[in-house]
Amino acid sequence: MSDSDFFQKVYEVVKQIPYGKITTYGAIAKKIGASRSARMVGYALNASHLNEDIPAYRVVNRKGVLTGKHHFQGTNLMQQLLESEGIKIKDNTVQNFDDYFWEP
DNA sequence: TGCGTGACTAGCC
DNA sequence: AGGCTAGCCACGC
Repeated sequence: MSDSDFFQKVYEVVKQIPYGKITTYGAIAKKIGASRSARMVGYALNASHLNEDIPAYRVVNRKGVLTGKHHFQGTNLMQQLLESEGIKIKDNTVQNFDDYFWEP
């Protein structure tokens, strides 16, 4: 809570996502009191690659699409990580998204 | 200093 | 039902 609490709050919420679960930018934004700033959540996650403890791959857009997979190393790293947790993905979209959704 | 852009979402046409 | 616009805020050029 000092220079950039927004980013810090985003990081804390993302860290709390349990194994095998995913959430959305909007849910995080709403949790930290910036429901209309979902873009900033994505922006924060973009910067989170500097923080090893941030499982940003568990965050997708509201449709369950891996919109940010291009920001990960490789081409399908994000998908691989999610699949390794038991989440089915097809065409960059999480199957049974509502079943895996986790609200902070 | 100012405009454009972006890991988004909800609402309007 | 589907496409477009507007709102948010930080950062780069």
